[in-house]
Amino acid sequence: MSSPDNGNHNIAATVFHDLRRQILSGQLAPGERLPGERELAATYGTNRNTLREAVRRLEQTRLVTVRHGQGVTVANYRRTGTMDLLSPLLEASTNLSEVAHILQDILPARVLVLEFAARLAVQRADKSDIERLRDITDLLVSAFEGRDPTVMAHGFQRWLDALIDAGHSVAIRWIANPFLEAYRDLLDRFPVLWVLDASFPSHLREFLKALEDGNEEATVAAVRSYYSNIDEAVLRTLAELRASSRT
Amino acid sequence: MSSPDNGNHNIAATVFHDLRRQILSGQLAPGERLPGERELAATYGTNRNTLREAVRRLEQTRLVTVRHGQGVTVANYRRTGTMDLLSPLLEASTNLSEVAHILQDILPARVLVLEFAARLAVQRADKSDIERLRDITDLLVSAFEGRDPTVMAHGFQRWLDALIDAGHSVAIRWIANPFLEAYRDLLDRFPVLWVLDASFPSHLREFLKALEDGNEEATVAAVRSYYSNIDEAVLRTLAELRASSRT
DNA sequence: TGAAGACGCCTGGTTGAACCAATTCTGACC
DNA sequence: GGTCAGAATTGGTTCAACCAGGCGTCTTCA
Repeated sequence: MSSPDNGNHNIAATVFHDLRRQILSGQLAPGERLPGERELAATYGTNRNTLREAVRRLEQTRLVTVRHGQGVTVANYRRTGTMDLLSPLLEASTNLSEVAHILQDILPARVLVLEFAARLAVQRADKSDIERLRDITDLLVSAFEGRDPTVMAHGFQRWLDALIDAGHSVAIRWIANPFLEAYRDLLDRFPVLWVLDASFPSHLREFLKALEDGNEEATVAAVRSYYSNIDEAVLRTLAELRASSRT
Repeated sequence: MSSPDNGNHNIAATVFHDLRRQILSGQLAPGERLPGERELAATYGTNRNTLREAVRRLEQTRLVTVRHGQGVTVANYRRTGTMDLLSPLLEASTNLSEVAHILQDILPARVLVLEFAARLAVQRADKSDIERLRDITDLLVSAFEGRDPTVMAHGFQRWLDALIDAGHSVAIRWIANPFLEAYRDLLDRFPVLWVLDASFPSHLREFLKALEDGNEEATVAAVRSYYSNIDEAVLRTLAELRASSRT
């Protein structure tokens, strides 16, 4: 079990990712016991210290529990986990059906988070926040008209970042981070999910205007309506992909 | 620098908690560089391997970044962190003012999470979920009338757990977990924040009835009104504590 | 015969030393 | 003054030994 895997030149990290994938994909079920550290180290062709780093990282992410004298057991992470597991879980999902099932739960929560972020932004954004959002909006709109997907994808990440920053709240930043991370990773993996209809520029403009006017309800409504549309399109695209992959 | 600290008989965990506290309390500022592993190990009176476990756990929680050849630097966790840091951050806060400032941001988000959980519960709860909530409600109401704070605190944790479970959503569970953890730790530290007015039983009953009726808006409204009240009372109590501690 | 305790074997926890590898600093050299 | 080789520093990996918790077994004794 060599594991050339990714370009990561870090043995402990490689082992960690491999074990995490095995757990999140169900190959290692909750309650199941992992081999001992000595055996695992031999399996991965490394030594105990390096392997222990990987296991402790698993423990830190609540994927396993380690007890002196008893060994390492896979934790019931669906109950005890946190959103940090979102991106890895999507990454470990082997088929579109699983991804769709997870997204059905996640996307409404994401809308809620972004609504909350928008509300905070209206209340707390200063001039530089709004200016930053306006710059990114201009960039996104021109990229949209020029059909430049790379600039758009990158720009949209920046737009979300700017929205979160405008809330000036550690809480919303910490809540949003796992969503943003999962969103980025998911688009890297399934670029087809990058769904945008012709209303994209007008929605961005509408949001910006509501924010500048300090109209809280209009700002929140703009975010809600836009992302609800996006999410429906994403789920619809996923359903089509699943249908076509079965043929 | 011994560190008898908590009852944890685990050197790496002890060092991890100590460094985490130093970072979250601001003693170690973002961008600052930590001493080398060899030096840190000597400082804590342990060896490099054990100390490395502590540092890797810090890295896993995004509190530091580690780069080969460059050392360990404190990360800008306010920007890159996740809600996992909430409870440790509150724990590291040395004065009530900091706690109050954090809670002002967190509590509205918590209400939102619980509203979302309530909405999911209405849509997805089965008979056993409702029965479980009813049992806990009965227990809580009788404990309230009997003024039994221990039973109440424990029971209320169970009530929140049951509400989350009734949503049958991994997403809401993962989102809620850091809140529940922080809530529990905070009440352990500041029992005075355990604020309940006389309307507590009726609010619980009202929520349960709306849930049983499948009335989504009424259920969400019950959660919102109750927790908005609670949160106002908590912030008010905190403000009073700060005022009295300054005299 | 049955229960109590000693032992052995599993497990993770800790240690110290040595070496590999990435980065940066230093100073000689051109 | 700029360049580059190499030393110094830092994390990355390996090894081998021992400490310590948990559990089953096997002996011993009542």
